[in-house]
Amino acid sequence: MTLTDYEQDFVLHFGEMGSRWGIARTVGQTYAVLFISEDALCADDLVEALGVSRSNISMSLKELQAWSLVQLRHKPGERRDYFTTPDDMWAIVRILIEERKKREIDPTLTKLRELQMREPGDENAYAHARVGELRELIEGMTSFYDELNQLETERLVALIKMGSKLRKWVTTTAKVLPLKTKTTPKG
Amino acid sequence: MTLTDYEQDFVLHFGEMGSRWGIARTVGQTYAVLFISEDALCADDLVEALGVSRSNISMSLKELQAWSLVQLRHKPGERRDYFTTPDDMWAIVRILIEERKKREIDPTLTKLRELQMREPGDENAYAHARVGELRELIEGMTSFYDELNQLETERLVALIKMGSKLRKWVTTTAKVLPLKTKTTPKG
DNA sequence: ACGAAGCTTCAGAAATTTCTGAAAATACAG
DNA sequence: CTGTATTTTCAGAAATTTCTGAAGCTTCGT
Repeated sequence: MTLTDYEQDFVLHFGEMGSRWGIARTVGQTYAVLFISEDALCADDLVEALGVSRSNISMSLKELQAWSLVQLRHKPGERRDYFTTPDDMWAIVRILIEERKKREIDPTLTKLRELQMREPGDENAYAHARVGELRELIEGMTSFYDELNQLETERLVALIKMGSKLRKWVTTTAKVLPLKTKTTPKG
Repeated sequence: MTLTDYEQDFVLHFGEMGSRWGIARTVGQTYAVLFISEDALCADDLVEALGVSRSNISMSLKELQAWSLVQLRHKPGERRDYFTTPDDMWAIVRILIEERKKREIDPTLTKLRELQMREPGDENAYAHARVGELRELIEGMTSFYDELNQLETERLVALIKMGSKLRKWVTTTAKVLPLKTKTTPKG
């Protein structure tokens, strides 16, 4: 398992981006290697390809499995575990978005709802209103996401490829605007 | 500048979520305080409210300004800088998405395109194909995002509120599917 | 039951990120 | 120009995250 220069380049990029994506470098690199690898690989292949410790690979694979981003395979007659990435890219996209939503949105939504339940005194009137606005916004966006997420991949791809048609449709369909412009004076 | 319990709760949550959102704790807290504060605040207000160092606040504000998430204000006769958050929530959402795209997507897209330009030897045939798939996917999604982003806020809100109408429209409109199912054997 | 192959765990080492305090820059009034 | 109010910078301290090596599992063949 030696990577070509081309592969190296790809893999190192994923490692560097890792921190921006909220994953550890090795996790990103591990995923990258599996992603561009035609065959399933075992842990030792990854150790060799990336030059990191066995335990690091073990933990990285565990994390990737928890995210459903890699799948465990078994080769007949082989004792070790082999790993691949799902080959359907759209499945990967769905997983990534779902996972980010779970970690980055849902806890906040829960907290906002909890705050909304409380009886705010006069002191908190403004804060309470702001929390309400934010909650509504996030709720709107997540239900839109849920809508899209219910589309089968075929139709989702069709929608995404649709380009300006969507804009035209919205423009003609959404004529009546239930528009509430809140003015919140500041400073 | 003492925060009420209600406000504290909100602010601390934003601080904790900070790490998941790829921002430092103080940056998250600083934003949160400004977000729920009716009036513009100065740096010292924030120091007092959060109990962190002045320099930390200075750096956090700088970062938030770089992201266009807070705005500088001046009070007449006052010498210090005062800060607020934009009160249009949708502006905030647009900024956040744009900024994340810039940091998390664009560099990867650039790298993928660069890799696509190279002449891959036989060794890299599979990797090259995978890179191509990924690039196409990301390009498709970013142009879809660009579409949505061109909508004025009114229409965007209308679209988001449209619920199942969108799904119906896609289902009827996108009958002819230019479907290419790639089978990539593994393992 | 024993040993070899392979996987996981975890304490602490290494690396990275965040935060502070002191010093330096900037802006302004008199 | 001098002194004061304010913001910025930055070296290193503190905190956090990531990674390693050693030890300990688990599984399987003999």
